[in-house]
Amino acid sequence: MTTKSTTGTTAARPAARQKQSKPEPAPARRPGRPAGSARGPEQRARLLDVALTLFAQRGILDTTLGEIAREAGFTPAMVHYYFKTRDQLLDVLIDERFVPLRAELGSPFREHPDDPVAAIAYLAQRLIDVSTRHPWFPPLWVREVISEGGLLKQRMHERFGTAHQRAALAAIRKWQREGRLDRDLEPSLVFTSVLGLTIVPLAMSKKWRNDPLRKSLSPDDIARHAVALLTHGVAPR
Amino acid sequence: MTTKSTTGTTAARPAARQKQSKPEPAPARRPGRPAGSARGPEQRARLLDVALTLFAQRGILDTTLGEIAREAGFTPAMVHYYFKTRDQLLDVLIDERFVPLRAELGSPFREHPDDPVAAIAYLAQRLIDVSTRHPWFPPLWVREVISEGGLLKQRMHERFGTAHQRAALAAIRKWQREGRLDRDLEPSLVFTSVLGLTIVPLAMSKKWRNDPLRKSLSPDDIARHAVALLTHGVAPR
Amino acid sequence: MTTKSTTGTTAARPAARQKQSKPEPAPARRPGRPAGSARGPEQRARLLDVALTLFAQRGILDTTLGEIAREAGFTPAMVHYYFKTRDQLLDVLIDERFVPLRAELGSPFREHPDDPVAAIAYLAQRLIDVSTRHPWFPPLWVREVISEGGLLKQRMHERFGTAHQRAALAAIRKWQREGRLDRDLEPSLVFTSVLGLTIVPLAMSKKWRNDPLRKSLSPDDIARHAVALLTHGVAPR
Amino acid sequence: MTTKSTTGTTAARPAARQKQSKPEPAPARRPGRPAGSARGPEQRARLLDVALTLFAQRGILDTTLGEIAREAGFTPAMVHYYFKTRDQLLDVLIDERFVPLRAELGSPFREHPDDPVAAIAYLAQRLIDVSTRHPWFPPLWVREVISEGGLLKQRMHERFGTAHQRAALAAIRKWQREGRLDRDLEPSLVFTSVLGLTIVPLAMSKKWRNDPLRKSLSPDDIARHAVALLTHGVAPR
DNA sequence: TATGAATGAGTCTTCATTCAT
DNA sequence: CATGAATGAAGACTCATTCAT
Repeated sequence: MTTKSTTGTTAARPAARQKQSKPEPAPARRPGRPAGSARGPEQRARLLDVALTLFAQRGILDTTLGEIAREAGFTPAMVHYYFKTRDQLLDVLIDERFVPLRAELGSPFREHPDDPVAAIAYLAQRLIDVSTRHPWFPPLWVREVISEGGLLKQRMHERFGTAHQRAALAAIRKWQREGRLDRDLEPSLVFTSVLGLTIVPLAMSKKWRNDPLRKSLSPDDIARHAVALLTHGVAPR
Repeated sequence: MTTKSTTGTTAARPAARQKQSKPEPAPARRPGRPAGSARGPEQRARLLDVALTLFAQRGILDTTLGEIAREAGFTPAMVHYYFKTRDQLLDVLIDERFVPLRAELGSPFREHPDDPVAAIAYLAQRLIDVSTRHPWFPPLWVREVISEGGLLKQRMHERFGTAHQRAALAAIRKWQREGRLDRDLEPSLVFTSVLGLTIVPLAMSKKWRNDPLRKSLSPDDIARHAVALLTHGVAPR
Repeated sequence: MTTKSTTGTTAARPAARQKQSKPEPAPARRPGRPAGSARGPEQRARLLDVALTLFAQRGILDTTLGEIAREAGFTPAMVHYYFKTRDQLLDVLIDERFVPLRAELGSPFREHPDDPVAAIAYLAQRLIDVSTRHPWFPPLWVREVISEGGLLKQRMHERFGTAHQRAALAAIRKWQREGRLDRDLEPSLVFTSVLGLTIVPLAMSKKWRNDPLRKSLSPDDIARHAVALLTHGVAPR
Repeated sequence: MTTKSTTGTTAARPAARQKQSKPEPAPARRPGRPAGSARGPEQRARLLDVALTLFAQRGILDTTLGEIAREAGFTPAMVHYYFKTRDQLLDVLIDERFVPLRAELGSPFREHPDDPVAAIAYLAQRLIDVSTRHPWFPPLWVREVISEGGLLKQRMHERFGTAHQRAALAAIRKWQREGRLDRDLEPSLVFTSVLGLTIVPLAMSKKWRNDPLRKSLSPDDIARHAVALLTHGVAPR
């Protein structure tokens, strides 16, 4: 019953597994010499940038090396030339793009030891700032870190231990004991909550560009909303 | 080599695109007559369940029909017998699993017209309750609704219009005007925030089972934390 | 060069191998009791008719048992019930449809021993008459007898030996010697020629229904043209 | 059984739908480096040749890419390397093989404006000449142009309009009015008749090689017969 | 550096056929 | 009689990877 009723519209929707025909055909930069006449390392960097963007857009598993190559104006074979295998491309991406981004985030909890509410609000703001500079960050985080089986989660743990996390947890617990943070909060969920209030709307904001109700939302709006909610919840002051 | 080789660890990790060799080998129900002698509709339902679980675990695009079949103890051809194509399987899944789940969520904003804070807290609670009954919901939402290019977002819109959303938005704006909700909140982000505070930690909780810092988190803990944060933020009361 | 220019229009044309989406969905006679309440032998006859029609339309190899079943209002399993295998269906088809048709053609050469021109003209006329009664004949002959690898040719030979052919050949040679037939004719090509002048246009006439230049051609027109050509060629009398 | 079983002979004949086990096993050029060290364009041309031959032998729909590959000494994936899809292979085939052949045929009616009988005889002769140079032409024409649902007919029309046909028709009508062609002829059937008298026997001639009655027929015999029949019919002069 | 050529493995899908009911 | 369920074998197509030049 419910089953067959859907058949009619099936053809119109993007296929479930067959890649939906590349959203932007792009000016078809043909292989050969990429735009800039720069060579060597610049080429490599360009490939990393394109890979990161596509990974964020389509997911790591769902992006082929061929798509990366085409989008960057290379032959697929060149991708292998620079990054022996698909896996190594991912390794390099983490080392050269994720690690630096992580550094940009700093350690708000350590920087604002006396004002936990400010520290948390600041973390939210920084996440949004960093995401503005690196638009691939929110979608990639949602897909490859939050999602079960995400390919980044495991690798991230290998790079960064749990030391940082433990320190943050200890700080939050201490603040709670001192009565400077709500005691109903679950310390281990605070960081996740800040991410949920910032990265999630940012990850959706590209889709929202076609949504009349939300097309005008700016990163600042998201920041203001998150900070308001984090500092005093939804109730009026 | 130039690629800043991290070869050492590469081999040990699951390949980037080649499906990681099935996380749980499962008791390898071999094809033939599935355990129960049940036939017809039960088989179909079983396939739907397995598909939903795998889609949640690995993503829709990254789950092959063969994996679904194997996990359910069928031949791949049987999946086609019950659901002509991959796309139709997804259609059926939406009709028979997503739509009912959606109904379970109800309309908290309409049910608590006089107490917006309670309405929002209640929504959080319900999301967690529903997710407990349907563990596939959080990961699937994160991957296929939040993520760019997620396959559910579009299909959901086709089923449920924007009417519900518009009503919620109107209610929030009205409450703000009446001074019953904080005016710094962005109405269009309220729902997303509740999702970010509930679905995101729930989606990660499976991974957390191996995380000594968070393995003991229960859905109730997540609910309590989310409600606390939503009702009065991180500051102590 | 020439290659890529074709890409644009590809999607619009029927796929090269994937069956072009069944031309006439038909009122979808659902399985169960076929239209007439008749049973047993009638069912079998109906399947044969449908098979013959579809074989003529799409070719034998390119018609699936499922298509035959659907078109006849049966389940695919029923086709196997009546004709154990695909091959046997074909055997039966030859025995019960082709052999009788062959009988209808008679032996014009033997019937008009004294007037070779009339015999040949009569053969043409009969081919057209028989084809009108059995519209599946021309397309099936073209596809499965003329075409290299056609599935009927071999089987026909098994049923009907070469005796008939030899007799016709002998008659023609004799007539040539007697000066009653043109000596430039190749005896072994006479029968083929008559077929080429009748069966070929008949096989195309279905397609011609959409052709403004030829939509009005009737079997009589084809007969008149063939007889004229056979009796005195294209030159005016 | 009820099916008037002809089981006895069934097993010996090639299966009806399962491709008959390759007629000519061929020297089984095994994949690897094809004989000649030729590369690139030559390989492509070789694939086109093999495809054309097999399409002519077995029909377009009934030839798998795997068969083409094997016959040419390639892996199936290579066929996709040179011609993205099955459809494109066909497009290329038309552009690079059919269009040139068409050019070889010329426009006999325009070249012999004063002698219609000669024009028609000449057309027959040319069809036979061209077919001798391109043996794939007759069988392919029979299968894919004459036959209902043939894949070439439609594509041909897209390339060549109906202009040529209309001109030929006009010429024939004019000749009839001038009393230079028999008035009983159906103008729109003249071209078809010439094809029927040439292409049909040519398409069958490969089969005839095993036919004691016709094995000695040469293209010249076919041409002489067709010309005789076209110019003055079967009656003696 | 760069790339065209080549391929093995895998993915979706179709289909003739079988079988228990 | 009839059919739903089930499957093995095949076919088109994709993709990461390799390699000779």
